[in-house]
Amino acid sequence: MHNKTILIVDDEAPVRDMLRIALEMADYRCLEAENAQAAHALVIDEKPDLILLDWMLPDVSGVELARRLKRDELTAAIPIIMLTAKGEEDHKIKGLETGADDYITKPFSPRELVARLKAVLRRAGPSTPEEPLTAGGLVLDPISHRVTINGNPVDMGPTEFRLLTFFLSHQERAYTRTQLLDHVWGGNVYVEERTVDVHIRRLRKALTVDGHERYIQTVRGTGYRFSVQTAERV
Amino acid sequence: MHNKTILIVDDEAPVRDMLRIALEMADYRCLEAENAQAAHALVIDEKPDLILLDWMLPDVSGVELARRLKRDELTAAIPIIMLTAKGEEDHKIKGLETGADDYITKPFSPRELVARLKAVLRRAGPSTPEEPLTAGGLVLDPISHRVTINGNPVDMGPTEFRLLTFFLSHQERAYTRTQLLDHVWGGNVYVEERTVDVHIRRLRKALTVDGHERYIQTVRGTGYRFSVQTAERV
DNA sequence: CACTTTGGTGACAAATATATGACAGGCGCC
DNA sequence: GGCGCCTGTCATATATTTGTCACCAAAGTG
Repeated sequence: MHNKTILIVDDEAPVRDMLRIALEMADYRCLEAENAQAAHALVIDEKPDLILLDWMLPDVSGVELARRLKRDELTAAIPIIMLTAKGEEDHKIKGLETGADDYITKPFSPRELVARLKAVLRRAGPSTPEEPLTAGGLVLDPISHRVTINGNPVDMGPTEFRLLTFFLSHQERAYTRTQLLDHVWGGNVYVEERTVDVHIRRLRKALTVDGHERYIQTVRGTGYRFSVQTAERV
Repeated sequence: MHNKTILIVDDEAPVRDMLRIALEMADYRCLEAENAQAAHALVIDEKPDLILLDWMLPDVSGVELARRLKRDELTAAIPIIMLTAKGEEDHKIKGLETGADDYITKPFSPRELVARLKAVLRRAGPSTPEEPLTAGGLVLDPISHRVTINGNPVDMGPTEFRLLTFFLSHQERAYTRTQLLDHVWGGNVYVEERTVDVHIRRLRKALTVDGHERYIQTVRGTGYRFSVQTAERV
């Protein structure tokens, strides 16, 4: 896996340069945005692993951008570090309230920056959940990377595993194929929507016991939904 | 659902060709305009889903066109991607400020174009309401895309689902068939008015419990109204 | 009551959407 | 290289949905 990508959002070019140099020294990949709109576009397109966000931005304030990002399910998981100037410290609490995961007061040393950043990244950690995910008799243990139904091991390919993981953490919710591609395949891949169907089928096949599969429902005209079928008509 | 329509606005024919080819490969429908005026006309007539707009145009600059489109309520919702040449990068910020949703710097690869475009379209995507809509014992949950009456699942086709969604958010109000076609089917479709009757019937059938349906009333000479029948005459 | 309008229904064929089986390329592993 | 497992795409089979009709019932009209 390549290095983490950090998105720098600041309107002052010298600050961006400084940040970029510090981060690239520490082997991070950097993206830069000068304003909230560009930042938003980059977040969607590039899915950075972390966002360094200046409190003050010319257009929308950084706070507002943070709030927006945290509200959007697609981007909510990305940690945000706020940059606030000395005098703005009062705001830091508010900054945290908006969903930022940490704040750094300017001026700061590159070392401090990198340290904080590492800490936040570590905390956000590998997004693999530690607890087993379950639904009905189905259990997916992220640690051992195993799936069982009523204790019987089930096996499937990597993609199906990721798909199932996603579904288990988002049960009862209908997703379009596009959304599934975004979440399970990861943003900018160019893959046919129909491909989702195929993997759904593979997953269904894997989850079939006694010729029955009680987990994935087709939502016609929309996509799919994962939920344990409560009752079955006979 | 048919494919998205993209409007290409560029004064250089070779560029337009290149774009069109790339887009048609990716199965988008393309419209082309050579100048701002033609573009504006096409936007009104065809309601493209996205506009690819060159920064430099012979008559009005692309920026100006974007600004105009974003100012008009009818067209404001259409995402715009700006094409800027290498040297014009300084302008990109300005481009975003005018209301463009993204920018691409020439030269770019077809893959990048399509990826960006998809991202923008996705972002613009339909915003589903988050809260369940209810009426009497009827509950429609937009998230799970499910309908229940007193807890019992109800099932219906996509059109009926949309129709019900519309009714639930506009209860107690009579709509003509034409209005329903506009709102539920979406403007520019040519569909017989009587078709509404049929879907109303289908929806009624789906909402029938114990031979009774208490939600949709016929407003003779006008159309239909959704409202929970409070009492039932015996 | 005879006659005119307007809405309700069941049947259909065409259009769409989804399920499935097959297949070829990519990749890691002997 | 040969082999086996994954993957993304297709082409094909199935399943649903949809827009229209023709025809019947109900509600107005005079």
